[in-house]
Amino acid sequence: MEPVYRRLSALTPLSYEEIRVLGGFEARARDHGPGATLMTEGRATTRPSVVVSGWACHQRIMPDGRRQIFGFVLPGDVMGAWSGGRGRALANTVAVTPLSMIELPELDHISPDSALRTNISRAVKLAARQNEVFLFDHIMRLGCLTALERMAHLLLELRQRMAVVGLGDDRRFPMPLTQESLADALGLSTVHVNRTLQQLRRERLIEIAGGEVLLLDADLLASLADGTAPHPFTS
Amino acid sequence: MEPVYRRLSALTPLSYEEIRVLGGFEARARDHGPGATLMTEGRATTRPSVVVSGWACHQRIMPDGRRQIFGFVLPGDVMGAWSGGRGRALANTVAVTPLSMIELPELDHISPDSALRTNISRAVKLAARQNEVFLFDHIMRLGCLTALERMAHLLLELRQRMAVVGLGDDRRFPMPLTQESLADALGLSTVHVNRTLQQLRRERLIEIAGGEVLLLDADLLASLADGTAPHPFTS
DNA sequence: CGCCGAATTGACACGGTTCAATTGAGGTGG
DNA sequence: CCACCTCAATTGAACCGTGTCAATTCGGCG
Repeated sequence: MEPVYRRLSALTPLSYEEIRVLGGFEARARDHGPGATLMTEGRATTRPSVVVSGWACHQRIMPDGRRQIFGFVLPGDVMGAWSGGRGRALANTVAVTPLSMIELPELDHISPDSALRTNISRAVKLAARQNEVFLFDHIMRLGCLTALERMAHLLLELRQRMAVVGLGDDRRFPMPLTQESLADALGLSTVHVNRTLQQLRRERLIEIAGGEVLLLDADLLASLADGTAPHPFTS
Repeated sequence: MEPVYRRLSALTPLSYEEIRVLGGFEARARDHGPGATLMTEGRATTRPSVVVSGWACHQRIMPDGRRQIFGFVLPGDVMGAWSGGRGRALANTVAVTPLSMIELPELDHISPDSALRTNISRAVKLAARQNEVFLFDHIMRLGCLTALERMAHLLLELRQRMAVVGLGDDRRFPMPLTQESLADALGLSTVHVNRTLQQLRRERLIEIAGGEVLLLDADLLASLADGTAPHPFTS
């Protein structure tokens, strides 16, 4: 649950009492295996959920099999936080790894003047806004950047997000994505993702081992994708 | 003002009385020339505005000059409708043509139980959601589609949106964008946009003349970008 | 008529894709 | 503990969609 506390309190200050209440929800956690569909495109969204552990991604698949990944869902992230509150999901959300998540309580079920209610509601709104920031950055990657720049840019975003929830630091973080997933996110072929990663390794910018990424020179990486460097977390 | 009425009432039913009130705002319309910045990235958004006439686009420019257009703002569209309500603009909004827009009234200035207030508030929320739909479609274009498919896909989106506000029909609509703008939106070079348009003309799928696009065979165009065909307007 | 931005064209270079193997690593059953 | 299986990562070579550069033409407007 640690990532959940960290992530939510990065969005809005949470009191010890609220954290305690949230902790109570852990019992309701639902587990899913890799590949499980957590949300289906076109379906009305249920109440927002928070990921406790594991990664997921938002994606669409075209009839001919081409896949586009719109973004990744990391531990602590709020799913189903979209603009204008509830609505229909714009993409499928699929677990990438084994994943555990909890549904946030229906706001109507919390007393209206409870601090928890306002804080959860605010956190969900801010999460929605950040999802939009990620979408914009993603469009920059796809529309403006070269393969090398896209990869550097995405790695920096993931590092930043993982660090916020305490699952990584300035230099390293766990990265369970296959090169195929990276390819479908970055609009590249798997083969080219492979070669791009090799180039980053050859130039001593990153290392990959044991499901972890190590950023050897984050500054250089940033300058690769500079001017579009992932936005720091602000609300 | 016609496009504004059409667009808003496509989002939420408006009574005659409400349309009358909105009409009163026309006097407050603000005009801008092509290239004028309507909203600056990072700046706190002001109250939402509605475009009465003219086109704009959301864009970011990288230090080296590369430009990415995230989407276009058409007559009747609501600007500053983003997830989680107000916040900082995620991109610059720049007028593409001469443009006239009106700020929507501050919600606090309308009596809380007025139907106008709830309807405007709902319309803004739904507009925010649709903006997100457009963003997702845009990502599909950039990440998954070839040049020809991207162009077809975008033209279909624009046709649809222009038709909703009564500025076009199933076959034709005014299109003030330069090929350079199209290129920066679609992640292509100007030269290639030119060749792509030529190919569409050669294959008798479209015609362009007098600042208007004529879709000769929308079905074929749709099948070009199929499976990702622009989503119809739903809320 | 003459100007200027936009559209168009041609030749060429290159980033990225495709196809088809091959290698490597984690997990399972005997 | 090893053989085996499977999926992910890696490699090479050929191909092609787009980009780049540099003119040239077109079209609207003063």
